[in-house]
Amino acid sequence: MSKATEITVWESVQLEFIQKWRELGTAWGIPPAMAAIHGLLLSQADPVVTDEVMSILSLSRGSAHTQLQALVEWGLVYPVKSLGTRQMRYVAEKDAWQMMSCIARQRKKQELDPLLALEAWKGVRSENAVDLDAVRALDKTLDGILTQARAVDGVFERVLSEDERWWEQWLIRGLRRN
Amino acid sequence: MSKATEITVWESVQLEFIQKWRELGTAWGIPPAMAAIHGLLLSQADPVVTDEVMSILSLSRGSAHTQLQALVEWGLVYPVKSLGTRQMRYVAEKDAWQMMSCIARQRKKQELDPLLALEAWKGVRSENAVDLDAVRALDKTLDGILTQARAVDGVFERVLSEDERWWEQWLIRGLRRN
DNA sequence: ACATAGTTTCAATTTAAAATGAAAGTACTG
DNA sequence: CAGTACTTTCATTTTAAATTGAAACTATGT
Repeated sequence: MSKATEITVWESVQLEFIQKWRELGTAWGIPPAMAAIHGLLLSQADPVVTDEVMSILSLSRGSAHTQLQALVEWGLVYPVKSLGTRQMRYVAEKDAWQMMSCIARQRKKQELDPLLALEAWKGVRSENAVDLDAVRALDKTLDGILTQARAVDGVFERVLSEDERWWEQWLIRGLRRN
Repeated sequence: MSKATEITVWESVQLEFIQKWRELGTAWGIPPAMAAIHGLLLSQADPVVTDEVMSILSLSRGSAHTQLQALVEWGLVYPVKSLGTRQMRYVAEKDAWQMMSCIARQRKKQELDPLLALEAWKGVRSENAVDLDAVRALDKTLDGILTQARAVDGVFERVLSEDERWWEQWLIRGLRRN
């Protein structure tokens, strides 16, 4: 197999992967461009420059920039300052556990925290001393939800705060039992 | 406090809750109408009819119908056939643990299963005996991700399959430790 | 089997999210 | 302190998702 053929084979595998990753991203509620860039960087060993992202994925500069920023923000991608040029390069975190932590952290922030914020809303009523059957029933339902949310939050906090990966073993053990 | 005042107070609390729930839904990637209907049913003790949903939330019949179906599909809402009329009524599951299971199940289906499906894609290459450094590197990254995904999947399966709530206690214990 | 009350579907529209691209901003380089 | 090389921003456009509403459909009672 010639060098040129190798490149073609690899590129087709890579583009296929990026496509899969983009579709996956959609299912996860992640903007297509962001998922595609992440797919590109995940499948690429060495750092990549904005213009490469743009040309490989046919994205505008604005979109490439914004989504790269978001990926860095999430901690899924590291910006690397290359010496001699002020051009920024980007590499993806390849470690699966690390990746998952970033995503979990993000989701906690976006989904769990707003739910926990309902606590405050419920609190407003005890001040105003609203006392009706229907309101009490709603508050009871809400209590159940909040208790559960706090429990899940506790697990997230614990799992995400440890530098240790004690839970990695725990998860894998859980898997075996099935 | 007169009966009429009570109703007004309750209604304003309820509408406020529905609004909060709709916003929360948005953060969770749930269509606003679906979240609003769920909020209405969650805060309503007794079954509700499609036309009530429509008028209280100012939704079209089509939307109300489709989203109610989706909620039933998810298991978050039960359809109740009332005797004497063929009109369908709907009640929400109020138990927090039950609710969470439904949502978790849905997410597993939408997010985790597609990820696990990458296994098959990776398999294609061993058949075609593609052997390049770059491909091998990608497959290694992918292996890490898949291992992790399988572990998470195992936990989901286990938690969701038990009728027992052994993990309820476990979660709450986890919370206390923080 | 006709009328009525309710349900379901779906092409067309609306609304919200994401992408574009050009202009403005910033930092390095001689 | 230009001049260039790259980055950032943001008003506009595009695209995708959700909603509408009216027509088709189905079950039920007389």
